[in-house]
Amino acid sequence: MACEERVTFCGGTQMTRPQDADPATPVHCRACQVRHGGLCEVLDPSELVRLAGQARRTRHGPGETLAIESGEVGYANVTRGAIKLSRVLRDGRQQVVGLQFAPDLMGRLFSSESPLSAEAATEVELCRIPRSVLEGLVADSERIKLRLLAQSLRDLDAARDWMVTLGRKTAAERVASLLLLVATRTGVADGAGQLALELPISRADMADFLGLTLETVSRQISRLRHDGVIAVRGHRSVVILSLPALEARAG
Amino acid sequence: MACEERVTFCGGTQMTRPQDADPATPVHCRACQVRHGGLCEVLDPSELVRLAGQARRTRHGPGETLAIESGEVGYANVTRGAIKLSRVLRDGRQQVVGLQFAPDLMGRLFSSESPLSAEAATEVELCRIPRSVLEGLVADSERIKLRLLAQSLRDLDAARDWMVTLGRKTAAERVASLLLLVATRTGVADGAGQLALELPISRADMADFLGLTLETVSRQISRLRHDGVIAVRGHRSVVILSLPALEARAG
DNA sequence: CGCAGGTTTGAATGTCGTCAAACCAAGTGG
DNA sequence: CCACTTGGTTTGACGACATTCAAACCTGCG
Repeated sequence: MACEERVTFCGGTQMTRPQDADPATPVHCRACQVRHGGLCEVLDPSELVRLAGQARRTRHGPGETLAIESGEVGYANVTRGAIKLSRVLRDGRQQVVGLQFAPDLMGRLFSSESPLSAEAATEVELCRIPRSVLEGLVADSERIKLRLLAQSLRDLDAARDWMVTLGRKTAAERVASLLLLVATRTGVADGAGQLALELPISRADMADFLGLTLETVSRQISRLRHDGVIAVRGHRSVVILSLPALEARAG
Repeated sequence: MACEERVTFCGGTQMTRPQDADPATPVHCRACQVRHGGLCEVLDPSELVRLAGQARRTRHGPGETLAIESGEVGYANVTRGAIKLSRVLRDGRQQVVGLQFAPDLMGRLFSSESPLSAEAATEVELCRIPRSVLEGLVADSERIKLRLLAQSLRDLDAARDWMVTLGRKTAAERVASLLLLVATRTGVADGAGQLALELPISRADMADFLGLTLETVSRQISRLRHDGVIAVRGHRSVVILSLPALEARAG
């Protein structure tokens, strides 16, 4: 799966995709280790020109809050790293409602009814598109509307999938499900055909995503390690030793 | 809040909304006990004519499976009753991922990645729109695209809200949250200014929506009754005696 | 080296699930 | 009209799994 053809740009950075791929689907290029499929890829040259001067690339460190929902920014394309979307109860209990990886498109035209907070989980690069610019593009471009619709439907499916995890799975299954989710989005096959991944979030955030406590998350990870399903280096680096075993434990 | 102006039709049934209301927002008319805001309301006369011959109104009894995701039907407007969307794990564990009330718009153009099953919870009336017809309308109409986008964003917000309930609330809070949800969508104020509602689903389905067992749901309802927060007639009919108390218990 | 933050592990507690029985409401047939 | 049935609901006793509280332990970094 070489990285070639249909070269497009997002905020000045070159992005590519295989010629025969469906433009709506993100493509992971193993050669260059980048996933493609951002908003920029559905723009035609004239639209890209319009966007080029307006879109700004920004970088953010772990823990930094991103004011996506404020007036400042309309949408943002995640081009590197992972972002944590969460919602808090008045008494401080927190639930992470989504993780966004490259090349997800974040934010929305009409602000959310239930405000989310977005925070950089890792070192993050965004391609920010001011609300006014995007609204102009949306008015003109058919494909952008469909891209926005497709992204929100993808997010909806992901949210509903996770509802099953939160409502009906055991702690062990939830942790396995999270590892699989991260592996699917960011995992890379190493030499031995095993999947390696970097956890983008702390044990505490994992707990807030899984509806558990951080102690329970830690115990389940230890158990997977002791059972030989995964190997862990440091606290963030995981290698999936047996994908079938992990899938079996994910429910 | 009288029921007047902007009379439109959905599959032959008259629907109305107040003149000054935002067309994108559902409107509950206390006078006629119907919520307005379905797809038909964003159509202009010529589009309605196109739709009139194609859309079919159908009725379904409780428990009936609706083949929304199959090729048969593209979208459907719920015009009466409630529909239960659920997802099941291989071993049979079930999670209800959403309830759709009138005037929600169901289904989608591009089929869901994670297939849902839709089932009539109560006696239900649908206004079904064949996929081909809707695709034609979507190609032409700006407002329909925005309506589809708005509905999917509403569903996304609802799903994420519920993720907080599933991940971070206690059994008592979950049950209170469900009562408030149903009251918000279908509740009617009785004489004494109290909210009355009919539960559209059984204790078992409530449990599957809340990520609990039906016994736990039953216990929590009994507790709310004993504490004077709600009154129950039969098993399905609930009166909220103290809305503030219920809200306080919803977390 | 030593500190700080995050993580792992342990023991005790509690909430919710499981299993089981009683109960209720609505409908059927004698 | 009343037993009887049926499906759903309520209540109880018990147990398991996840949480809580607490201490020890890594890992990265100054």
